[in-house]
Amino acid sequence: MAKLKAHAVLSALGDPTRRAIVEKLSERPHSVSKLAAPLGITLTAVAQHLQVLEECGLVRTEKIGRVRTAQLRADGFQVLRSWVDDRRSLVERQLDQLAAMLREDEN
Amino acid sequence: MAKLKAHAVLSALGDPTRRAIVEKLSERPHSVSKLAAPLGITLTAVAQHLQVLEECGLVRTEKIGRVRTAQLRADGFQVLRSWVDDRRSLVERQLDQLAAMLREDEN
DNA sequence: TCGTTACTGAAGTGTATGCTTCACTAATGG
DNA sequence: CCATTAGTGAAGCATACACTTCAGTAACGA
Repeated sequence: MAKLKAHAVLSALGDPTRRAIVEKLSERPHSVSKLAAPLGITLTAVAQHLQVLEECGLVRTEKIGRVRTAQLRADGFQVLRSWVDDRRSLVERQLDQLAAMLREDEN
Repeated sequence: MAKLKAHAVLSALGDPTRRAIVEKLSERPHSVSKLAAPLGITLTAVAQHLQVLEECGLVRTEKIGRVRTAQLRADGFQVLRSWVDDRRSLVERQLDQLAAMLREDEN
C-alpha cells in the first residue's frame, strides 16, 4: 500500500500552512507554540495540522510535560520520493519512445 | 524561485482527481475525453484540472483539430524531486545530530 | 498554592475550489 | 451539408476543510 501512503503525503502537503510547518521543522524540532507564532494562527490550528502530518508519516510528535514537540520523520519523505521517481521514470520512458518514433519517421 | 514552483506542484498534486490524471498520463498521453471517462466527471472539469497541471509544469497539452492531448512533462517532477530531497537531507542531518547527542550523553 | 503557560476537544463558521450546467464554436466524417 | 464529436468559457452551487472560539486540563514555577 505504498501508493496509498504517497497519496496521503501529497494530500497533506497540498496545504500551504502545512508546507510552512514542514519547512520550519526542517530547521529543527519545534513546539506547537513556536510553530504557531510566525504563522499567525492558533495553537489549535497547528495541532490539527500536526495530526495530519503525523498520520501520513511526515512528522513525529512527543509530549513532555505540557510541551508537545514536533520533528520531521524520514519515512513520509521516502514514500513521496518513490512516488515521484516512479512517475519521473515513466515520463522519461515516454520521451524516449517519442524520440524513437521521430527517428523512425525520418526513414 | 524554484521554491515557489515546488509549492505550485505540491498544491496541484494535493487534489486526488489531479493525481488520478497524472497517474493515467504516466501510462501514455490522453485526450481530455479519454481522461474524463474513467473519472466520471465532465470534460470541463478535466480541462480545469489540466490547466492547473499545466501551469505548474507537470503537464503539456496540445490541441490538434478538435482534440486536445495531454502528456506529462519532466520539469514539474524535477522541481518536486529537488524539494523532497532538500527536506530529506535536512531530516537526516537532524537525526545524525540527535545520534551524536545521544553518544555524548553516554559518556 | 496560586497564576501563568501549553495544550486539547468539541463545536461552529466562512470560504476556496472542485464540479456542474448551459450555450457556444469548430472540426470531422458519412 | 448535416449530424456528431470534442472541447471551451462563463457563471453558479455545494461541500470539504482550514481556522476560530470557548471551556477545560495539566504542568510549571515563584
